[in-house]
Amino acid sequence: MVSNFRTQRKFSENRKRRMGCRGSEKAKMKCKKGLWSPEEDQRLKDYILNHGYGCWSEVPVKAGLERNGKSCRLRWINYLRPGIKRGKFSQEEEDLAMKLHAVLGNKWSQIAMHLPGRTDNEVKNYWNTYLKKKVKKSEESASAKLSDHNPSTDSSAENYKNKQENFNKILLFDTIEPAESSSYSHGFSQQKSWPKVMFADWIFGENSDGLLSLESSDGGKGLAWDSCSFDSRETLSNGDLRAMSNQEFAEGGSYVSCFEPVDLIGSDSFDLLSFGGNFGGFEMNQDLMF
DNA sequence: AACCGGGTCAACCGCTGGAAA
DNA sequence: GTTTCCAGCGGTTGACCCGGT
Repeated sequence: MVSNFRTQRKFSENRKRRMGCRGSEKAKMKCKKGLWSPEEDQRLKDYILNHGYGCWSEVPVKAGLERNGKSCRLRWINYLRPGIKRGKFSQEEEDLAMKLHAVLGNKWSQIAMHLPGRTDNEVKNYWNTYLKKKVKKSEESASAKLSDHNPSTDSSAENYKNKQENFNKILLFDTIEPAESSSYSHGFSQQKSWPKVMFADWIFGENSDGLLSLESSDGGKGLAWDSCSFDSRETLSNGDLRAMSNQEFAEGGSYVSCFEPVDLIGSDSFDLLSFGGNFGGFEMNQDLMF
């Protein structure tokens, strides 16, 4: 699923990054630890929005931060990245997190992928501080009930297993199957399906009219995708998406760092339609996460 | 007001796997 | 084949907060 996509994408992007990263001067600077100050946050945010993160170990040097790259990466991913949802989990998120945990176990990053705007760290913390207890409680009450029942007629263990299997099916296959002959399949043959959910911050900026548009946040540093815009209430039609897909993704902008389709399919244009086979049912409100 | 204990969550640590040198 | 470097992941820690006594 998404993890495959990420992994595959990662390889090529890392290759490029490492070429430029390896052997570079490593300033042996003192590394500050502990909480980030607002000034540090601003510096990191400004730097990444303007330059992308490239090689994380170079980010603190170039951004003028007394932190190590790992710390910068974590701060960006867990706190500064656009689209981060903060605050209490909704009932839906909570239910989903519990179901996912029942299936995936402590695979926080995978669980977080299904909870748009939530980070693995946040999911993990939420689980450890709240959901774990909730689940334990419900298990205790369930086992108490079970002891009152005839196990031959009502097997909770069996039900739980069935629920897990059903959920697995939903989790693994309720995604969009890629078109067989898609350009996407180039080099990614093991990729089975695609999630319907996309993050707005992967692809969208927002213009002054409140319309979502395909443009980079850094004023269009080489991202040639600024020619079509949508009202966020719209359902994207195939035509809209083809218009999007036909924009060529050039490198150099900050969004390339978040979502690097160039590496996915070589130098060809990024074809969303081919990804999904049928993106016409893509609901801006439901399937695009802000 | 002071102390204590539990809860929360941001950040660190250590490990793994992949790629380049 | 080995070493080095990197990103990413899950586990753990510790500072801070807050309610109870």
